[in-house]
Amino acid sequence: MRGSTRGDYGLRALIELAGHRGRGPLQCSEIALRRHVPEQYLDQLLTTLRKAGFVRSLRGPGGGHELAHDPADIPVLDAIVALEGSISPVAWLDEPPDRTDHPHQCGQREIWERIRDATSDILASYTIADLLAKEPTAVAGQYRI
Amino acid sequence: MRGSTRGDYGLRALIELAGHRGRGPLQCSEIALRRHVPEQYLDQLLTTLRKAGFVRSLRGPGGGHELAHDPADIPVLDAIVALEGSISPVAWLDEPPDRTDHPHQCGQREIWERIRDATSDILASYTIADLLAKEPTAVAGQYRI
DNA sequence: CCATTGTTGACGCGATTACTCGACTTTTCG
DNA sequence: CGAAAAGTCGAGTAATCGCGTCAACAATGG
Repeated sequence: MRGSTRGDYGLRALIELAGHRGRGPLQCSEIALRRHVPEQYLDQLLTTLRKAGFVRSLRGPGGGHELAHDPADIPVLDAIVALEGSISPVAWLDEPPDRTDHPHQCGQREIWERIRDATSDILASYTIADLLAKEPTAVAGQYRI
Repeated sequence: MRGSTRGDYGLRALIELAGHRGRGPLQCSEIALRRHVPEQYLDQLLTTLRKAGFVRSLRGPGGGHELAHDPADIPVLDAIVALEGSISPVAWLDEPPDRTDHPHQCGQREIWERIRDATSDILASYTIADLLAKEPTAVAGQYRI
Protein backbone atom coordinates (compact mmCIF):
# COMPACT_ATOMS: atom_id res chain seq x y z
CA MET A 1 0.00 0.00 0.00
CA ARG A 2 2.92 2.23 0.65
CA GLY A 3 4.27 4.48 -2.08
CA SER A 4 7.91 5.10 -2.66
CA THR A 5 9.89 7.94 -1.17
CA ARG A 6 10.37 9.47 -4.60
CA GLY A 7 7.09 11.37 -4.45
CA ASP A 8 7.75 12.64 -0.95
CA TYR A 9 11.34 13.70 -1.60
CA GLY A 10 10.54 15.12 -5.02
CA LEU A 11 7.76 17.25 -3.60
CA ARG A 12 10.09 18.56 -0.91
CA ALA A 13 12.47 19.71 -3.61
CA LEU A 14 9.72 21.37 -5.64
CA ILE A 15 8.41 23.15 -2.55
CA GLU A 16 11.89 24.32 -1.68
CA LEU A 17 12.43 25.57 -5.20
CA ALA A 18 9.07 27.30 -5.14
CA GLY A 19 10.01 29.12 -1.96
CA HIS A 20 13.22 30.29 -3.56
CA ARG A 21 11.67 31.30 -6.84
CA GLY A 22 12.92 34.55 -8.31
CA ARG A 23 16.18 34.44 -6.38
CA GLY A 24 18.27 32.48 -8.83
CA PRO A 25 19.08 28.78 -9.06
CA LEU A 26 19.36 26.59 -5.97
CA GLN A 27 22.01 23.90 -5.71
CA CYS A 28 21.20 20.25 -5.20
CA SER A 29 23.29 20.11 -2.03
CA GLU A 30 21.46 23.09 -0.59
CA ILE A 31 18.05 21.53 -1.16
CA ALA A 32 19.25 18.23 0.29
CA LEU A 33 20.54 20.00 3.39
CA ARG A 34 17.39 22.01 4.00
CA ARG A 35 14.92 19.23 3.33
CA HIS A 36 16.83 16.32 4.85
CA VAL A 37 16.98 14.35 1.63
CA PRO A 38 19.97 12.18 0.65
CA GLU A 39 21.92 14.39 -1.72
CA GLN A 40 22.83 11.96 -4.49
CA TYR A 41 19.40 10.45 -4.38
CA LEU A 42 17.88 13.88 -4.77
CA ASP A 43 20.14 14.34 -7.76
CA GLN A 44 18.33 11.50 -9.49
CA LEU A 45 14.96 12.97 -8.65
CA LEU A 46 15.98 16.37 -10.01
CA THR A 47 17.05 14.67 -13.23
CA THR A 48 13.59 13.13 -13.45
CA LEU A 49 11.94 16.47 -12.77
CA ARG A 50 14.12 18.18 -15.35
CA LYS A 51 13.33 15.63 -18.06
CA ALA A 52 9.65 16.07 -17.24
CA GLY A 53 10.00 19.83 -17.70
CA PHE A 54 9.34 20.95 -14.13
CA VAL A 55 12.86 22.09 -13.41
CA ARG A 56 15.55 24.00 -15.28
CA SER A 57 19.14 23.14 -14.38
CA LEU A 58 22.06 25.48 -14.85
CA ARG A 59 25.59 24.17 -14.84
CA GLY A 60 28.79 25.79 -13.81
CA PRO A 61 29.64 28.23 -11.02
CA GLY A 62 26.54 29.80 -9.56
CA GLY A 63 24.51 27.08 -11.19
CA GLY A 64 21.76 24.99 -9.71
CA HIS A 65 18.12 24.21 -10.23
CA GLU A 66 15.05 26.39 -10.54
CA LEU A 67 11.39 25.91 -11.28
CA ALA A 68 10.52 26.16 -14.95
CA HIS A 69 6.99 27.37 -14.28
CA ASP A 70 4.97 29.22 -11.69
CA PRO A 71 4.33 26.95 -8.65
CA ALA A 72 0.61 27.73 -8.93
CA ASP A 73 0.65 26.16 -12.40
CA ILE A 74 2.08 22.84 -11.24
CA PRO A 75 -0.56 20.40 -9.99
CA VAL A 76 0.81 17.98 -7.43
CA LEU A 77 -0.68 15.16 -9.48
CA ASP A 78 1.58 15.95 -12.42
CA ALA A 79 4.65 15.97 -10.23
CA ILE A 80 3.77 12.67 -8.56
CA VAL A 81 3.09 11.00 -11.89
CA ALA A 82 6.42 12.22 -13.20
CA LEU A 83 8.24 11.03 -10.09
CA GLU A 84 6.56 7.70 -9.44
CA GLY A 85 5.30 6.77 -12.88
CA SER A 86 1.86 5.58 -11.89
CA ILE A 87 -0.82 6.07 -9.29
CA SER A 88 -2.42 2.65 -9.54
CA PRO A 89 -2.51 0.77 -6.26
CA VAL A 90 -2.21 -2.51 -8.19
CA ALA A 91 -0.15 -3.01 -11.32
CA TRP A 92 -2.75 -4.56 -13.61
CA LEU A 93 -4.99 -1.49 -13.33
CA ASP A 94 -2.74 0.20 -15.88
CA GLU A 95 -3.33 -2.55 -18.40
CA PRO A 96 -6.46 -2.85 -20.53
CA PRO A 97 -9.10 -5.00 -18.86
CA ASP A 98 -9.45 -7.46 -21.72
CA ARG A 99 -5.74 -8.22 -21.89
CA THR A 100 -5.73 -9.89 -18.51
CA ASP A 101 -5.91 -13.65 -18.70
CA HIS A 102 -7.53 -14.14 -15.33
CA PRO A 103 -11.08 -12.92 -14.83
CA HIS A 104 -10.55 -12.92 -11.08
CA GLN A 105 -9.70 -9.26 -11.14
CA CYS A 106 -13.23 -8.23 -12.06
CA GLY A 107 -14.36 -8.45 -8.47
CA GLN A 108 -11.56 -6.21 -7.28
CA ARG A 109 -11.30 -3.86 -10.21
CA GLU A 110 -14.00 -1.44 -9.11
CA ILE A 111 -12.62 -0.88 -5.64
CA TRP A 112 -9.07 -0.31 -6.82
CA GLU A 113 -10.27 2.01 -9.57
CA ARG A 114 -12.20 4.07 -7.06
CA ILE A 115 -9.12 4.38 -4.86
CA ARG A 116 -6.98 5.35 -7.82
CA ASP A 117 -9.49 7.96 -8.97
CA ALA A 118 -9.95 9.39 -5.49
CA THR A 119 -6.20 9.66 -5.09
CA SER A 120 -5.93 11.32 -8.47
CA ASP A 121 -8.63 13.83 -7.63
CA ILE A 122 -6.98 14.82 -4.37
CA LEU A 123 -3.55 15.16 -5.93
CA ALA A 124 -5.00 17.22 -8.76
CA SER A 125 -6.68 19.62 -6.36
CA TYR A 126 -3.38 20.92 -4.98
CA THR A 127 -0.56 22.81 -6.62
CA ILE A 128 3.01 23.24 -5.46
CA ALA A 129 2.07 26.77 -4.44
CA ASP A 130 -0.62 25.36 -2.15
CA LEU A 131 1.87 23.11 -0.39
CA LEU A 132 4.32 25.96 0.03
CA ALA A 133 1.63 28.12 1.57
CA LYS A 134 0.95 25.46 4.22
CA GLU A 135 4.48 25.57 5.56
CA PRO A 136 4.50 27.46 8.86
CA THR A 137 8.09 28.61 8.77
CA ALA A 138 8.48 29.12 5.06
CA VAL A 139 5.88 31.72 4.23
CA ALA A 140 8.30 34.23 2.85
CA GLY A 141 11.98 34.92 2.47
CA GLN A 142 13.66 33.11 5.32
CA TYR A 143 17.18 32.12 4.53
CA ARG A 144 19.79 31.83 7.18
CA ILE A 145 22.51 29.26 6.93
CA MET B 1 2.51 4.71 -5.00
CA ARG B 2 2.01 1.09 -5.74
CA GLY B 3 0.87 -1.32 -3.08
CA SER B 4 2.24 -4.81 -2.74
CA THR B 5 0.76 -7.92 -4.28
CA ARG B 6 -0.15 -9.23 -0.85
CA GLY B 7 -3.41 -7.31 -0.76
CA ASP B 8 -4.38 -8.37 -4.25
CA TYR B 9 -3.51 -12.03 -3.80
CA GLY B 10 -4.94 -12.19 -0.30
CA LEU B 11 -8.25 -10.75 -1.49
CA ARG B 12 -8.38 -13.31 -4.30
CA ALA B 13 -8.08 -16.08 -1.73
CA LEU B 14 -10.75 -14.58 0.50
CA ILE B 15 -13.12 -14.17 -2.44
CA GLU B 16 -12.50 -17.74 -3.52
CA LEU B 17 -13.12 -19.00 0.00
CA ALA B 18 -16.27 -16.90 0.20
CA GLY B 19 -17.57 -18.50 -3.00
CA HIS B 20 -16.94 -21.93 -1.58
CA ARG B 21 -18.40 -21.24 1.84
CA GLY B 22 -20.56 -23.99 3.27
CA ARG B 23 -18.98 -26.67 1.12
CA GLY B 24 -16.14 -27.68 3.38
CA PRO B 25 -12.52 -26.57 3.45
CA LEU B 26 -10.68 -25.58 0.30
CA GLN B 27 -7.07 -26.58 -0.23
CA CYS B 28 -4.31 -24.09 -0.74
CA SER B 29 -3.30 -25.68 -4.03
CA GLU B 30 -6.84 -25.45 -5.31
CA ILE B 31 -7.09 -21.74 -4.52
CA ALA B 32 -3.71 -21.11 -6.10
CA LEU B 33 -4.77 -22.93 -9.24
CA ARG B 34 -8.09 -21.15 -9.60
CA ARG B 35 -6.84 -17.66 -8.83
CA HIS B 36 -3.43 -17.84 -10.52
CA VAL B 37 -1.45 -17.18 -7.37
CA PRO B 38 1.93 -18.81 -6.60
CA GLU B 39 1.05 -21.69 -4.30
CA GLN B 40 3.75 -21.43 -1.65
CA TYR B 41 3.41 -17.69 -1.58
CA LEU B 42 -0.30 -18.05 -1.04
CA ASP B 43 0.52 -20.36 1.83
CA GLN B 44 2.22 -17.47 3.59
CA LEU B 45 -0.72 -15.19 2.99
CA LEU B 46 -3.13 -17.78 4.34
CA THR B 47 -0.97 -18.02 7.44
CA THR B 48 -1.29 -14.27 7.86
CA LEU B 49 -5.04 -14.45 7.36
CA ARG B 50 -5.31 -17.33 9.82
CA LYS B 51 -3.36 -15.52 12.53
CA ALA B 52 -5.56 -12.48 11.95
CA GLY B 53 -8.63 -14.62 12.48
CA PHE B 54 -10.13 -14.46 9.01
CA VAL B 55 -9.45 -18.07 8.08
CA ARG B 56 -9.69 -21.44 9.81
CA SER B 57 -7.28 -24.14 8.63
CA LEU B 58 -7.83 -27.88 8.94
CA ARG B 59 -5.04 -30.39 8.48
CA GLY B 60 -5.05 -33.92 7.23
CA PRO B 61 -6.77 -35.55 4.25
CA GLY B 62 -9.83 -33.59 3.29
CA GLY B 63 -8.38 -30.60 5.11
CA GLY B 64 -7.90 -27.10 3.81
CA HIS B 65 -8.94 -23.56 4.59
CA GLU B 66 -12.29 -21.96 5.17
CA LEU B 67 -13.59 -18.54 6.14
CA ALA B 68 -14.01 -18.08 9.85
CA HIS B 69 -16.83 -15.57 9.44
CA ASP B 70 -19.58 -14.59 7.05
CA PRO B 71 -18.09 -12.78 4.02
CA ALA B 72 -20.56 -9.96 4.56
CA ASP B 73 -18.99 -9.37 7.97
CA ILE B 74 -15.44 -8.91 6.63
CA PRO B 75 -14.71 -5.35 5.50
CA VAL B 76 -12.09 -5.22 2.78
CA LEU B 77 -10.25 -2.63 4.86
CA ASP B 78 -9.66 -5.11 7.67
CA ALA B 79 -8.30 -7.70 5.28
CA ILE B 80 -5.95 -5.22 3.59
CA VAL B 81 -4.64 -3.96 6.90
CA ALA B 82 -3.99 -7.53 8.03
CA LEU B 83 -2.26 -8.37 4.76
CA GLU B 84 -0.25 -5.22 4.14
CA GLY B 85 0.12 -3.75 7.60
CA SER B 86 -0.58 -0.12 6.78
CA ILE B 87 -2.49 2.06 4.38
CA SER B 88 -0.36 5.18 4.61
CA PRO B 89 1.02 6.34 1.26
CA VAL B 90 4.11 7.65 3.05
CA ALA B 91 5.77 6.03 6.04
CA TRP B 92 5.97 8.99 8.40
CA LEU B 93 2.18 9.39 8.41
CA ASP B 94 2.01 6.51 10.88
CA GLU B 95 4.29 8.29 13.30
CA PRO B 96 3.16 11.08 15.61
CA PRO B 97 3.60 14.51 14.01
CA ASP B 98 5.75 15.97 16.79
CA ARG B 99 8.25 13.14 16.70
CA THR B 100 9.45 14.06 13.25
CA ASP B 101 12.64 16.04 13.22
CA HIS B 102 12.02 17.84 9.96
CA PRO B 103 9.18 20.34 9.73
CA HIS B 104 9.17 20.00 5.96
CA GLN B 105 6.38 17.48 6.15
CA CYS B 106 3.86 20.05 7.30
CA GLY B 107 3.23 21.22 3.77
CA GLN B 108 2.58 17.72 2.55
CA ARG B 109 0.88 16.20 5.55
CA GLU B 110 -2.62 17.39 4.71
CA ILE B 111 -2.63 16.00 1.19
CA TRP B 112 -1.28 12.59 2.19
CA GLU B 113 -3.71 12.38 5.09
CA ARG B 114 -6.61 13.09 2.78
CA ILE B 115 -5.48 10.35 0.41
CA ARG B 116 -5.06 7.89 3.26
CA ASP B 117 -8.48 8.70 4.66
CA ALA B 118 -10.17 8.49 1.26
CA THR B 119 -8.53 5.12 0.64
CA SER B 120 -9.61 3.93 4.05
CA ASP B 121 -13.20 5.03 3.48
CA ILE B 122 -13.42 3.23 0.15
CA LEU B 123 -11.89 0.03 1.48
CA ALA B 124 -14.24 0.14 4.48
CA SER B 125 -17.29 0.50 2.26
CA TYR B 126 -16.86 -2.94 0.69
CA THR B 127 -17.00 -6.40 2.19
CA ILE B 128 -15.67 -9.67 0.82
CA ALA B 129 -19.26 -10.56 -0.04
CA ASP B 130 -19.51 -7.41 -2.18
CA LEU B 131 -16.41 -8.38 -4.16
CA LEU B 132 -17.68 -11.90 -4.67
CA ALA B 133 -20.98 -10.57 -5.99
CA LYS B 134 -19.16 -8.57 -8.64
CA GLU B 135 -17.59 -11.63 -10.21
CA PRO B 136 -19.39 -12.46 -13.44
CA THR B 137 -18.65 -16.17 -13.54
CA ALA B 138 -18.73 -16.87 -9.85
CA VAL B 139 -22.22 -15.87 -8.86
CA ALA B 140 -23.24 -19.25 -7.60
CA GLY B 141 -22.10 -22.83 -7.37
CA GLN B 142 -19.79 -23.41 -10.29
CA TYR B 143 -17.35 -26.13 -9.55
CA ARG B 144 -16.15 -28.50 -12.18
CA ILE B 145 -12.75 -30.10 -11.87
C1' DC C 1 -13.29 -56.47 18.02
C1' DC C 2 -10.12 -53.14 19.16
C1' DA C 3 -5.71 -51.02 19.59
C1' DT C 4 -1.55 -50.18 17.38
C1' DT C 5 0.92 -48.76 13.50
C1' DG C 6 2.05 -47.24 8.97
C1' DT C 7 0.87 -44.51 4.99
C1' DT C 8 -0.79 -40.63 2.82
C1' DG C 9 -2.47 -36.00 2.24
C1' DA C 10 -2.48 -31.50 3.73
C1' DC C 11 -1.01 -27.60 6.62
C1' DG C 12 3.16 -25.07 9.25
C1' DC C 13 7.14 -22.69 9.18
C1' DG C 14 11.83 -21.56 8.86
C1' DA C 15 15.48 -20.87 5.53
C1' DT C 16 16.76 -19.62 0.85
C1' DT C 17 16.72 -17.50 -3.73
C1' DA C 18 15.96 -13.88 -7.09
C1' DC C 19 14.93 -9.43 -8.03
C1' DT C 20 13.50 -4.69 -7.45
C1' DC C 21 14.60 -0.32 -5.64
C1' DG C 22 16.33 3.03 -2.38
C1' DA C 23 20.77 4.92 -1.37
C1' DC C 24 25.49 5.87 -2.06
C1' DT C 25 30.08 6.30 -4.89
C1' DT C 26 32.79 7.24 -8.64
C1' DT C 27 33.67 9.13 -13.03
C1' DT C 28 33.03 12.25 -16.70
C1' DC C 29 31.98 16.57 -18.59
C1' DG C 30 31.22 21.63 -19.05
C1' DC D 1 34.42 23.72 -8.96
C1' DG D 2 30.01 21.95 -9.64
C1' DA D 3 26.61 19.36 -12.11
C1' DA D 4 25.44 15.27 -15.02
C1' DA D 5 25.87 10.47 -15.83
C1' DA D 6 27.26 5.85 -14.97
C1' DG D 7 28.32 2.31 -11.71
C1' DT D 8 28.04 -0.04 -7.04
C1' DC D 9 26.10 -1.52 -2.66
C1' DG D 10 22.56 -3.10 0.43
C1' DA D 11 17.90 -3.63 2.29
C1' DG D 12 13.41 -5.25 1.49
C1' DT D 13 10.17 -8.20 -0.79
C1' DA D 14 8.09 -11.47 -4.13
C1' DA D 15 8.59 -16.18 -4.67
C1' DT D 16 10.53 -20.95 -3.71
C1' DC D 17 12.21 -24.96 -1.28
C1' DG D 18 12.52 -28.36 2.18
C1' DC D 19 11.42 -30.55 6.16
C1' DG D 20 8.40 -31.05 10.15
C1' DT D 21 3.80 -31.75 12.05
C1' DC D 22 -0.77 -33.22 12.36
C1' DA D 23 -4.95 -35.70 11.03
C1' DA D 24 -7.62 -39.26 8.71
C1' DC D 25 -7.80 -43.91 7.21
C1' DA D 26 -6.38 -48.56 6.16
C1' DA D 27 -3.85 -52.50 7.44
C1' DT D 28 -2.28 -55.49 10.81
C1' DG D 29 -2.06 -58.41 14.74
C1' DG D 30 -3.27 -59.73 19.29
